[in-house]
Amino acid sequence: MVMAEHQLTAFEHVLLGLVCLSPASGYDLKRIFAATPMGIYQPSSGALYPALRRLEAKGLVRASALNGAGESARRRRVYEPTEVGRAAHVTWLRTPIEPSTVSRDLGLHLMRFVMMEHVFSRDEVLAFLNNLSDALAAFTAQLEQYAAVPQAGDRHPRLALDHGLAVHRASLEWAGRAIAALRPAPTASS
Amino acid sequence: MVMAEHQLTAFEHVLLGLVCLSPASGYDLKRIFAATPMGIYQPSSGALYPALRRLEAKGLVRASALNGAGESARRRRVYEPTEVGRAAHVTWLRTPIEPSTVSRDLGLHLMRFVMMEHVFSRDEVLAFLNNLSDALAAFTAQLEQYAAVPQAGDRHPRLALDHGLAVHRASLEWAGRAIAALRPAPTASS
DNA sequence: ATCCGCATGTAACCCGTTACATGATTCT
DNA sequence: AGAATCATGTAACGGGTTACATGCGGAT
Repeated sequence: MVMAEHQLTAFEHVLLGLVCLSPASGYDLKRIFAATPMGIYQPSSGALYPALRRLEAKGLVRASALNGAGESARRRRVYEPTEVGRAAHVTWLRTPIEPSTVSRDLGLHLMRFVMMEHVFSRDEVLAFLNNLSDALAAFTAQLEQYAAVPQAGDRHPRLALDHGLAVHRASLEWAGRAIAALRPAPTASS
Repeated sequence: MVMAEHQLTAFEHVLLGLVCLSPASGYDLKRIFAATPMGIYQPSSGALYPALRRLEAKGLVRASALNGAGESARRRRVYEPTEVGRAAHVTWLRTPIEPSTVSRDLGLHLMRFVMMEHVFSRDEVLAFLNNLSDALAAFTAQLEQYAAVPQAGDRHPRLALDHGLAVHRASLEWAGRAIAALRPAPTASS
């Protein structure tokens, strides 16, 4: 089993995830990137369409019927996930978070969090958040190692380190709040 | 004036900056990346050495005398900035921060902050931090726009938005503390 | 004498950016 | 009819990753 050497890029994983949320054409995806807070990254046509073709070539998505009923007869390729594609997406969602990459890939992990909403059970989502929380704690602990070493006279490196600590602590606190918000409220009794 | 279309990559700018801090060989730079909190990114040989050669070809750095006095006669190319290189570096340090890229390039801006310590006057550093603070404020305001729109039943997108807000607010607060720390302490009188 | 760490480099591959090209459809 | 928008694509280019290659110097 574990057939193919899929090895998708982060961008391809995100596209696959969006298509899993709801079938979409390349142009639809462009608008999604433009309209949501993901807009910090605006994929170019030269990145988007080849990526979709690659996903199609790998059998993870297929171009469905070009349009709904009497809809505009415009030429457009609406992609939807295949069974294999859905499975690959879920596997991606389940990928554990390595503490060493928590800083670099934080945005990506947040996207996974968004995409897993209606795919995972509440327990699985909580497990993901706990994993994220642990990874953030490990990362901040590592930064504190650097901070523990007494610095030379230079102040800016120390301030930059403080920035990293502040930001990742904020992330960590958010994870705690998110866990609390998703956990079922305790009943009044007991 | 404004001679060349330098257009360096972020990575090249960082390398140039490190060489401006202190002359170094490619291997030295590798160790610097490995030993400091920059270690989240570990440049490969295939990225590092060609990048240094490009900087050299553009006349921004030069390979200085291979070794100091009786040092080991190992073959190593120690780079130091040229006048043009130093000027390009300072110009880079002065580049204003666009609010639209403050999130994507935050790490890069922090590196600039570290590298400008002994290059800029205190006032110039404070101007940079104020620029950063303004950009962060603009970015958080934009995120609040998204947050103001009432969401559908989905909770994860809202939580992810909260994460972005929490992180950038932490950044913003850090900027305020950094400004306070670098500003001369007010005298007791008046 | 050999092995490990230093030190630099190269080649294949992949992918994203930029810029351009091409039609088809809707708006005015 | 002409313009703007929708919608997809392609070619050149640049640079990063992986993996491999190469040699020298010091340690055992």
